[in-house]
Amino acid sequence: MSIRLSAQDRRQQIMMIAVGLFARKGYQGTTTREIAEEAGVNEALLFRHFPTKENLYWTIIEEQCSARGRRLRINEILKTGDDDFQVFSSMAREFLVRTPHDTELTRLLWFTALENHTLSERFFRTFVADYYEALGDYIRERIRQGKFRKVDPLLAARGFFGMVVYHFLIQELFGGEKYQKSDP
Amino acid sequence: MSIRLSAQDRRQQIMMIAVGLFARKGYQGTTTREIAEEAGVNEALLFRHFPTKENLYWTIIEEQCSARGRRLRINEILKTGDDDFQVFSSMAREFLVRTPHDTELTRLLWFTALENHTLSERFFRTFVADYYEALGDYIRERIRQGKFRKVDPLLAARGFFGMVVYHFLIQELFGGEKYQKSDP
DNA sequence: TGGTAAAGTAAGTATTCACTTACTTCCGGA
DNA sequence: TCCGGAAGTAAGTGAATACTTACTTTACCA
Repeated sequence: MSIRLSAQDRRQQIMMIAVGLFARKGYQGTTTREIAEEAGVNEALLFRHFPTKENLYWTIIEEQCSARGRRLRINEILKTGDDDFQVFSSMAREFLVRTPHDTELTRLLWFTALENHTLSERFFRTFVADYYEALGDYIRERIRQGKFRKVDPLLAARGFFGMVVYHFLIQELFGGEKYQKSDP
Repeated sequence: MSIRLSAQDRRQQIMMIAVGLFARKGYQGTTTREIAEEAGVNEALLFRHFPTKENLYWTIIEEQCSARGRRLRINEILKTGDDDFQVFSSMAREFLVRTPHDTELTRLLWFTALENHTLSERFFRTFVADYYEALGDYIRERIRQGKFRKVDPLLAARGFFGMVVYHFLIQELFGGEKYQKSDP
């Protein structure tokens, strides 16, 4: 028998364990037995906290994604930064510097986007759409000021995030290359 | 009983069907029964052609990846192109314009990279490493000629492909936005 | 110091999965 | 025409999986 925890703590612990497993092996690749084992409890307990495996999965995505509360910082960066270089590199850092837990969550969301077509739009909104628009606005403004060449602002924003996200993926998938940034 | 095919044709047909399923649902998410059903044959026949499900999977990756023979075109582009804009947009096109079958294969490889850590390095080599180096060389040369600003050539190449690959992913995952390209 | 509700478990069940066995059908060539 | 071998199948098998049931243990408080 494992150490007795309150329902809430146990629930939270199971979710933490599950994020890791789902992130490493995907939804289909992870068994409820594994989750229970790694959490050190009986499988039946898992089903008292979450009615189905799928419910556990979506609960993780709901709770963890909304709990990230990182949304606000973009606008902050865009306002305080007067130097273009600083703005862009802060944005990149914002994306690349993450806790290990964030990394797990991101991997899980990639899996989800691949496995589940219907969720991918939501994934997109949660992750990048806001950044796009904010940075697009910034670029548009700078063009108006004549500081940037004339380009489609949203497209340029997408391009920039492309570089950054891609860099992140490469790091994530193909192992730890040195962390670096570049000037747009 | 399904239409009788030669062993080779049947094998090929099964592989085609399987690519589609694996690409849509991943390795774990696809059952041998589904593959057989969609191919219109008995499951047992599938196991006469491929000893295990895993073997079928790797065979697909081996054969389809090596059969792509698109490698040569990069150097071609880099040599014939005298105009920078043309060079970069040809490179982008090279990545983005694909047959539907290529698209399926790419999706399958993303799955593979996520599901199977050990394969991701190989995936990386097959897909992008050559492009990196070739474009990196090109950029290095142009810097030497004073035509480009001084930047790390490999990093710039990575950045450029970042934009392109990312664009491809967005298109692929989040549905058909308009196909467009941008000038670096 | 009980009594009780909640935390926890052992031992299932039905179903699905990858894979097998033992068989039938049919084409090509001698 | 007939037979050998290859293409194809029906009906399994054991293991694994998501989920259940019926039970035991323990913390807490009136």
